[in-house]
Amino acid sequence: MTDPAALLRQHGLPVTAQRLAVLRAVSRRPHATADELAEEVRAEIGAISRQSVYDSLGLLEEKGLIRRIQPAGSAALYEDRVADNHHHLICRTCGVTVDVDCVVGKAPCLDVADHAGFKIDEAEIIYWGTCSACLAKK
Amino acid sequence: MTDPAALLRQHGLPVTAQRLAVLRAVSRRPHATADELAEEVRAEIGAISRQSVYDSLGLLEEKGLIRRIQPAGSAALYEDRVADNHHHLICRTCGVTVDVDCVVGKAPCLDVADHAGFKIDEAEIIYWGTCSACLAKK
DNA sequence: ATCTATATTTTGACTTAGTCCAAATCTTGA
DNA sequence: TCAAGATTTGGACTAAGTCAAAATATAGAT
Repeated sequence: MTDPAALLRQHGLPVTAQRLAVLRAVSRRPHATADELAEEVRAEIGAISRQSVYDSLGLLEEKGLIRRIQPAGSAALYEDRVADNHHHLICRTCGVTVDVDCVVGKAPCLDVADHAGFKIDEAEIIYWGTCSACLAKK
Repeated sequence: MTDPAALLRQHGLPVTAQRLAVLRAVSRRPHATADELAEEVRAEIGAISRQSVYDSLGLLEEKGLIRRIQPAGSAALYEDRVADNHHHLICRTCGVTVDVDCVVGKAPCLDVADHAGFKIDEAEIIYWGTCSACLAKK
């Protein structure tokens, strides 16, 4: 059911070794950059071009199988936790990124007082701070 | 009081034509990129190097005189509205960026169920959607 | 008003993250 | 097994931003 190859087929995507490996890499290392994922994939299947990594990530994101976050000051990060509405907490010092559940309920953050005529489809929240390890080091 | 030159001095920064012009440019064009601000400054004082634009913006941000936001898929944007806690609403189609006030009160968004030991200092929220103009065009 | 020490600005090379394109290769359905 | 179409590769290219050294401007003291 959650067989990666089946997942790809379900979304009308031809199954390739690269896509499978990228999907697994994202699953294995949540919040990794495209470059880190490329390394991860190479460790598994030997080689992959940078372009394929970007193509796969882009496609998987488009199909909703993975999610991309782009924190200020770092490259885009990818994760495969897509079912729920969660946000991120990033350490300003070491960059470590952790998931945090949404405070207000299901899809809460979409309430805005004055939405200026926009049709809002997503509220992206990044909490910035210092992680416990970096707090301790000071 | 809100004289830009005085503002700079208050923060221990030598006053230069470049910094003044950058500060005014940010004020005149909220949510502009560094490049756009450079153009704006050139229109006012004739010339400025790209590096100076970045230096000034960085310094002004550090001193809390301006704020930087870095939406996914675009260069960093700058604004001089720093006193309050407000967020941003960005059109996926045309990129237009507007301010939205914080829904929950003063500095609300800092409440997180499980902060994982982090000391959180900022909640950055970007609402993504489609602006009324782009909605109309479809 | 001038000088000097210090800070800023400029210039130009460089880096990082990502995109574009054409040729080669692989998938899938017949 | 084959053909058509999609994907992957390789290499050049772009955008946004940073680094470092030389030239210039600022501010406080004389």
